Amino acid sequence: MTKKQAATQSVQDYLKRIYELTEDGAPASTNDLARELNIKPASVTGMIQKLAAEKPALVEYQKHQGVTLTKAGRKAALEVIRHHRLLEAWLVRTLGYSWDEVHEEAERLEHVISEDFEMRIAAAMGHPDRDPHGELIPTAELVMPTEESIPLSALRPTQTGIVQCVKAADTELLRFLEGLGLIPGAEIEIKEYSPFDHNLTVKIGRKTTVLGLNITSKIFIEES
Amino acid sequence: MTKKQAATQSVQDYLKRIYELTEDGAPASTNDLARELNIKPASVTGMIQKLAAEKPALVEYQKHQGVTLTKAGRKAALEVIRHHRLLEAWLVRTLGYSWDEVHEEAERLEHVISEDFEMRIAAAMGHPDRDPHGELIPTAELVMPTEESIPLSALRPTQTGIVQCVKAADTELLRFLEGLGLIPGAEIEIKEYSPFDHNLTVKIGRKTTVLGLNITSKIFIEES
DNA sequence: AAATCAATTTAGGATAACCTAAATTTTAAG
DNA sequence: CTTAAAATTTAGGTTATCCTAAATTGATTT
Ligand SMILES: [Mn+2]
Ligand SMILES: [Mn+2]
Ligand SMILES: [Mn+2]
Ligand SMILES: [Mn+2]
Repeated sequence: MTKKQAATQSVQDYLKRIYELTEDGAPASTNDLARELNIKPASVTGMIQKLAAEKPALVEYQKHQGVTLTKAGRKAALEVIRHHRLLEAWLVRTLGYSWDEVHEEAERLEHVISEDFEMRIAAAMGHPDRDPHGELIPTAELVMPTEESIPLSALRPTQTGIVQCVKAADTELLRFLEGLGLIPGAEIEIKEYSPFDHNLTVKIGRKTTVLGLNITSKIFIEES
Repeated sequence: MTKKQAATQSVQDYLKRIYELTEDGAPASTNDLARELNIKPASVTGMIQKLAAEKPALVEYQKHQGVTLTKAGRKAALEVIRHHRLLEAWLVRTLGYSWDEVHEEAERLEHVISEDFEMRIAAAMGHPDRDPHGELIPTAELVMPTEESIPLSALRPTQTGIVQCVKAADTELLRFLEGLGLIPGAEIEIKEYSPFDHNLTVKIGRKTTVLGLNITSKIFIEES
């Protein structure tokens, strides 16, 4: 019954990135992983081969075909993601971090907190289901809830909705969006759509702004 | 101006233990360190040699003579100790950890929190000067305040005082002491002293207990 | 199908931190 | 002072993660 020793910090980061890169269903490529992890592709290949060789395997891997997570790998990834998102929520709520500051801190803490700590902060916050960016928090049983909201880029004039989630990690972008009031909970209405450049004119609260696809594809909305 | 890259977790643990073992003024021996760190003596020798060779050196080391911290090493150790003790206080205050549970969690978190995090929790708690066990917290400038209290073992009948600090990490012992009410803030009075076994009969609140040297040497009192 | 470029893997190394077993040195006891 | 025991160091290895450079494979384009 020896509870499979916890993955190292490196392995946890690999699994987390693989999870994110494979959310679209397609395997993650060596190069993509290398870019996300800031590690050279050659090293990524090596690590992936190791993860695929573990028993039970954490990833599924075919040479030159990229990687996907196995069931075991996905559980491990969700554990880290739950830690990360709960930590972000907790740091914002109890220590006044802003949503563009929390990521880095959570990125390191996620690997060292105990399950006890995880439970305590979850309970202290009343078991939140989203982090400060609106990203869904996996349950304690390590199930990722299904995201119902749709990308802002999919909306068209006269549609209205509420911002649920902002999928961005970049500090600059987050500050910019906050300045626009484009944060979870914000009410928006589509005013115009420009089919050539995919720009949307969006009313956020009282302000109206034109947003490009690079932004509208990262904002997720619950239509109303 | 490249701010000397932060020490690894291992190095931080070595420095912290060396600090603790040399508080009495004498150098720390390889064996003592090995025992405290749960690392084989041979490995400790290797690490110590490396720390002594760094520029600037973190420890002073003479073969077979044990180690002491250099100024740089002491600063690094105090940084970790400050993290540890602030974290313990924070965990107890905000997440309801008991004083026998916090140590382990803080032992891992201490290595990964940012200076920003350190400042935030310190400020949130009103810059406490002691952790939940009553141990002094180094200042933000990394100066260790001087401990004014004296060991309970040095008191004699009719003397009274207030518990300031309990220098123990063992869960069992901490629970036992809490059961006795022997926690920081407790008022005590010495009733009897037995010169042969150094037992002290101590009145704690309303209860009276006989305590051996193994305990009385770990409890620190401010006489009153 | 051949050439070419990009993606990926293999080979060969490096570093950090450990470990075990075999010296060596120090200390403590006759 | 000589020795045995204890403490410490040295030697030789291992594992985990990365890296660079070279080789290979896959995809794209004529
Ligand atoms: Mn994040
Ligand atoms: Mn991380
Ligand atoms: Mn502690
Ligand atoms: Mn530690």
